[in-house]
Amino acid sequence: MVAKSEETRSLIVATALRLFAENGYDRTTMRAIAAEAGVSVGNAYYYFASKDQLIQGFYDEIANAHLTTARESIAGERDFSARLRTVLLTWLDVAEPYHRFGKQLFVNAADPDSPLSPFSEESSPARDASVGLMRDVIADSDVKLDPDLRDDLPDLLWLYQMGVVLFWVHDRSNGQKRSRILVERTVPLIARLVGLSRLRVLRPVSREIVSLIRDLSKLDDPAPPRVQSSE
Amino acid sequence: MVAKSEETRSLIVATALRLFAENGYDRTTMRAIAAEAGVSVGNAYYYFASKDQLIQGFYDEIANAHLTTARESIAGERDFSARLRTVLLTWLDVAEPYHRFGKQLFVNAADPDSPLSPFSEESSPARDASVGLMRDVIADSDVKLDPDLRDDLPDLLWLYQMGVVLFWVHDRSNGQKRSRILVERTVPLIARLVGLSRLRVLRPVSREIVSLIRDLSKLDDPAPPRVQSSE
DNA sequence: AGCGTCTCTTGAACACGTTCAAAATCTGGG
DNA sequence: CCCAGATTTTGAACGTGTTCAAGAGACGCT
Repeated sequence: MVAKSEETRSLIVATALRLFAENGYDRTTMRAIAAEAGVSVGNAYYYFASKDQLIQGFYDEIANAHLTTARESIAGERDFSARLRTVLLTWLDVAEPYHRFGKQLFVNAADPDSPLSPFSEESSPARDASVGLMRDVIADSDVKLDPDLRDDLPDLLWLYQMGVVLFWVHDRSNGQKRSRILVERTVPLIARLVGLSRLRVLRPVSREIVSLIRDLSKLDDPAPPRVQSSE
Repeated sequence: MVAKSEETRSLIVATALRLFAENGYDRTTMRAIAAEAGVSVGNAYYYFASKDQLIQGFYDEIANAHLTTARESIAGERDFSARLRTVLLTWLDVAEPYHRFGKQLFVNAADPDSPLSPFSEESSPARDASVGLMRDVIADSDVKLDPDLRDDLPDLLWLYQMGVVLFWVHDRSNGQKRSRILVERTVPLIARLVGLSRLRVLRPVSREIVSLIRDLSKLDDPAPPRVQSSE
């Protein structure tokens, strides 16, 4: 049996997401969400700490849809370049309906103190899942690369994906076609560079990249002071 | 003779910046700024469209200080790597005092609709100046590179700088030492890659990067609808 | 001096996100 | 069935950024 409180919670989040989709994030007020859901404003705040938190729902929805769809789409493919391309284009497909107000989401995500930040504690499960997808992209492919790069390539590809997302957020073209072009044309580049990483001249370069990433994450911030908000 | 209105304007912005520095952006209210400056709230809004706009002052201050300081510091140097390194470390120096609440600035800058966005119309003078600095970094150096890359390298370096800024915003380490490490260690990498761009195997790679950038900026967004706010 | 026009200034009012003490409802034990 | 405690719900109130109609000055012109 589903607890009553769970029902209220999902009623609120569902209503919120619907209104966000209909009218955009800024134009949807907490009062409107509460009224439409038939609860009080305070009740919404009993379940969600802030208006921002309500869109974590989208975050999860997009992430999950992307993971499953992408895994299906690359199932038969062996070519590294094709696999990576599919994963990124799938993300664009999944995210497209949310572009209008999804921007808002990613703007909030840019705040390092926000739990929505892709680097935050709270997003680490989602981040791990994304990195895992990239690991699979490599693992089941026929790519040949500098073995020293292999362990860290998933992280690098995830970073690359974050770059694509950043571009997408700023992309005003119809159907985000510029983002699609970016993917179509950078993926072969990346694939070629990954292949070239075996070259003797490039070895030191990839070695240094790997060691830099390791060193930087070793120095990772020791549990930030958790001040209430940015200050 | 300075117009009266200019005095009021700069009184307001000076007061705002002082209070931001003292108490942080979020904790400084428009009412407090107005009161401290001895004007009415409405008056502040006569000169500045929003609270965000008030921090454009910082933006400009950092950018200008960086341009002059960096140009001085690289004056005698010929080595490309050293020049690039100095330019970026200088930025970190100049920006350091503002890190605490400068984060806020760059969070707002992440909003594609904000005039503070580095890609916006309003920032294009500042952007041009930064790209110009990168052009000088290359021009007066002894760097050897694929000539086809030469025209576009400034833009690429600017993009790299934006990446460093993004990292810096999220950097919680003391004195932003992680950002410094990032610069110290990525600059040689970039310098090496730029040098390697003359290699036959890498030629197609750099060609494709250049042509991609050109194609993407050709497709540039045709005067966005300018809706009041993100939506 | 008087008048009209433009610039500058005011502060009350608005809409919003958020808080919180109080009320309502639910739950398990006697 | 009743009561105490926990959980859930309420909505008025607060503080905020922002707007706007109205007023106050400044300036040129006759």
